[in-house]
Amino acid sequence: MNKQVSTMRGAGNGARHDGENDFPHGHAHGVRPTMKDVASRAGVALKTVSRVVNGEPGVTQETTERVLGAIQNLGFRRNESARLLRTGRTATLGFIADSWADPDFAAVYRGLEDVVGAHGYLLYAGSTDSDAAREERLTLAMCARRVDGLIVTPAMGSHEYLVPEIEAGVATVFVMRSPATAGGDTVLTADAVLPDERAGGRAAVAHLIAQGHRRIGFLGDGHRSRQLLAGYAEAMRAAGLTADAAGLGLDASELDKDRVTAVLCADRPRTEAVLRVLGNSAGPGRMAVIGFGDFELADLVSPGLTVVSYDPTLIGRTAGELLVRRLAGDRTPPRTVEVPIRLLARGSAEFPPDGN
Amino acid sequence: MNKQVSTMRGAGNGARHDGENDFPHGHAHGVRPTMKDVASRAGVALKTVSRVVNGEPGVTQETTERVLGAIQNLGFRRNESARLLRTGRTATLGFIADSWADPDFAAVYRGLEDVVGAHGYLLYAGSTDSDAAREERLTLAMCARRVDGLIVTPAMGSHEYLVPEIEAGVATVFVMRSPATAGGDTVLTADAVLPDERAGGRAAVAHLIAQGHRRIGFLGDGHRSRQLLAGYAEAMRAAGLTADAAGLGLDASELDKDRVTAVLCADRPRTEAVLRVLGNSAGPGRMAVIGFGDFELADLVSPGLTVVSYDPTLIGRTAGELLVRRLAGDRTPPRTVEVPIRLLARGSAEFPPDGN
DNA sequence: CTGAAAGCGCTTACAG
DNA sequence: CTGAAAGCGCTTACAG
Repeated sequence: MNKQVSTMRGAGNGARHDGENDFPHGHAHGVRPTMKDVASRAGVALKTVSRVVNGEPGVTQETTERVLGAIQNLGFRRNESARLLRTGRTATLGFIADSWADPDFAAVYRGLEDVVGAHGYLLYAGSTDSDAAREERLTLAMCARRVDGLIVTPAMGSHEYLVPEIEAGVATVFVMRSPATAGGDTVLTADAVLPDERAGGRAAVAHLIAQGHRRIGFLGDGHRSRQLLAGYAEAMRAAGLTADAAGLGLDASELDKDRVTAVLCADRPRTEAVLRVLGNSAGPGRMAVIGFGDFELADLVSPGLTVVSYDPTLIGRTAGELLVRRLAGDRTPPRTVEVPIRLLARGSAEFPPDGN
Repeated sequence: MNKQVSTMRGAGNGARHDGENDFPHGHAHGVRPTMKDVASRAGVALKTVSRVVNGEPGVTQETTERVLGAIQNLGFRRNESARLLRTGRTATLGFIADSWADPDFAAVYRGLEDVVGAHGYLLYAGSTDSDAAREERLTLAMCARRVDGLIVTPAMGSHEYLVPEIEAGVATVFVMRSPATAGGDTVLTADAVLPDERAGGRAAVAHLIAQGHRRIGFLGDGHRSRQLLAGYAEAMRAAGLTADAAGLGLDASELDKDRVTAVLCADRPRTEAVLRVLGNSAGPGRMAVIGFGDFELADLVSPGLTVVSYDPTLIGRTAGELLVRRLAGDRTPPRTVEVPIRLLARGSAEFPPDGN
């Protein structure tokens, strides 16, 4: 092992001769050796260290070993942030979620992480609690760090603030909702990946009708869930039923006021609210429930229900793939991908309207 | 509005006279104006732009306005990554979670985000699926980006790889588990925030005993959940009961083989498995269940159970506060904080052993 | 095969 | 009040 045999050409303080502890600070707290330190330790130029670290060709075996020895010795680890500054990218993406209390967003994150991690990206993440101001603050903070791309769950409100960022080259994909549904006045030219709500509404209502239900309520925000509502209306119309008479925009607390025998809930909180009302013995009694969005332990829940299920992890994966492709140079027009839904019976049996 | 009246001293290409579109690239795709661009646009030195951007004193109103005008005009946004490189910190923290499928980690993240976001930190996040190799890869990737701090859920295995990073100054706090419980051979001197498992085990078993149970099973990994197990054993001993006879390390599938009337489950997957077995009519029938860790909709679940509940968001908040304090210079010895637990009845009524 | 210089986009001393 | 130079830790051209 004859490393350290050649003369050291100390870069800063002139030549040094103590072989073992050349780096002035050792492993002292809070101090990181740099390539410059490695270079002076190994008695080579900065560029040579860079070559070794990057596995570039054209370095003698002996020099390589000397450099590697110095790296080992000093505990050097390249500062990626510095490298990336010079490179012009950050290999970083930002994910803006609604709320971590909603397991769907954790699932989207999982899908994202799988895909983009394999391509060397690290993810910033943050939640907005559906607050437009928080969304803007968080997103712009990520842009200020110069993320290469953004995965945004649009909160209600305008997304105008994103336009300069997108124009500056931040690849952006919306997930879970379209920014239009989120009340955006802007027409944003960005990709989007969302569940096929309309098909979900259609399938759910068709299922209830096939079971014999005629008065079917809809619990949801008519604007935010307008695609689901459109599907609901389509299925009702197709069966010759009128939707308006059946408790459109019902509230969970007034379920018994209307004479509906079944209800479609536009989101998980509303589904849970209905289940709690129905579970209460003083409540309106039996009723068929279909909820948009599956949930944990749904199969153990009583009373039973049907869910319009979609795969949030797939949404994350798809968004990740779209983004990676954009960052690799894909300049095709923006696309909206709707991931398929399916109906799933959960918990105890369903309740047909006439107890048959 | 007489901005742009003074002579422009173009930094690079000599003086320019076109007031409106001085920046050569305009808002072209993928190009960001820099401070240098702003400076030449406003006809001032780089340093003056820096002063205005940072709100430093000692700049004339007129100069300030000219600079602000140029900033507005070019759509300039400071590159935080570049600023932070010079500053020596990144204002970034990294969170390593087990799995996003476990809602606890989303809750920890929420708590973290609340606290550290208020201090200007952005969070990198990633999950390991309890795989030691993935944990190491992810953590070191974050360290290579020079995160200021790390919040780590230790997977099983050694955490030796963290020692140089901690020594280099990366503030580190473990959450949910102690690295020791995760099988680490290393004695790591870092903070930790975890649920008080021991108290949880004690309270759970004392509760069951008070209800009349004598044969109480334990479902869990004796190593990973050793604190919970210790609490279990303590409570059994205190009541003069022997733990070993009661099905220690039971498997959910063989619940009926033992003559236990109650069971303590060390984690959510095991709790759910037991509920599924008990929900099955061919199963062992009624049995009191206590699960470590609360879950969504637990109150709607049947059969009923009791949970040892703790607040994962509080764990996140506490870890965040600890970290922020460390980063502000706190050099006191590492601390382990155990957050309190409590027993909660969930779902339908509990089953005392003799049906009384 | 190896290295000295310039530069990524900012800030930190230091001069005028 | 304002600016020219050096530097954060790397890489990119270019020379020997």
